[in-house]
Amino acid sequence: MVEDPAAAPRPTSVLDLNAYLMYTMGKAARRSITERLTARGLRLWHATVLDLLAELGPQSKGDLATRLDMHPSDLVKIVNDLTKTGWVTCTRDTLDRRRIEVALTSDGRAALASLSADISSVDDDLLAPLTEAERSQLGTLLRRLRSAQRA
Amino acid sequence: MVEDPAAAPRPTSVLDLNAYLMYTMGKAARRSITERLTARGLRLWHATVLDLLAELGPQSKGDLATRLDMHPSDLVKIVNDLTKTGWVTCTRDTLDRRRIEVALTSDGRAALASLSADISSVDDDLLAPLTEAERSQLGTLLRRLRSAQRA
DNA sequence: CCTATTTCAGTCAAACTGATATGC
DNA sequence: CGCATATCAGTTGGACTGAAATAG
Repeated sequence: MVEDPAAAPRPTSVLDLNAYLMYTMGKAARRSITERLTARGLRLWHATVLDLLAELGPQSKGDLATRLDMHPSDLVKIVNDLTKTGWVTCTRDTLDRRRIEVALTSDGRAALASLSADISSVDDDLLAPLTEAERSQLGTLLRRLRSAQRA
Repeated sequence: MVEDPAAAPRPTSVLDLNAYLMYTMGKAARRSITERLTARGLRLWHATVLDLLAELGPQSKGDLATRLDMHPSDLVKIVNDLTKTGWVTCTRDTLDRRRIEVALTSDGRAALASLSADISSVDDDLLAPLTEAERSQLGTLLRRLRSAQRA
């Protein structure tokens, strides 16, 4: 087999890893998102929990934690915060009384709505160096990776 | 202007952002890297500092912090650690006595060498769902983003 | 008895803030 | 003086660990 001269060399250092690139770019991405959220008094996890509830409807704590790739113990704290601010409510499942269903309140929905107005500009900033075609290419690749990881 | 039906809709929620995708994938990437490093008694920042020194030669603390996208105050702690283990040495620049040059020792180089033997497998695991062509595509896009960010 | 879900208490590395000392 | 570099002390939010309580 002949070497492709354009192929990336096998990385021998952490800095050369594609994984490291993803980590650093993910760090920058988180910074952009967090910046936008804190301007509205939200933290990243709070926003993602609200968002997922808006998208899927009421969910158990365990399911929320799994889908958001966070530890159940951390989710408990976040939901406690959101309950205090009145953005979600918790009700025990009558069929399986171990499960606790978390649901958005109208206040929570309102908090989310004020976000969605300008949240997309985060992508605009972050992906500015790429063309439209490249952005969707990147999005496709990342989505492929994520769905493969879930499987 | 006519809408492209295949184009991704403008995200109105955090979870739909490409930035959020990059964040979550970056989180998974960091997990993979960290897992490999802790098996060798290294932390992520320790490894990246050693790595950068191996790649560029002796660097001032400020330059290291900038290139690794970390805060100067954090870098000081990391370099303190690495000095204690004898993997780097610090010498004050004679021309600009504010600057402190950090250099790899042979022990530090040895610590790195034992890493490079198997570090590339992190990429193999993380990017397993993608074809070879897609991997290099992803790498190219991420590198474009990074270099644009530096500019 | 064993498993699943939630909860609690605590640790840890990363990310950040602000102030200070020192040299240009 | 202003500015840059490095240092120090402390905080914050995120990621993780282990154990307990409760319910299927």
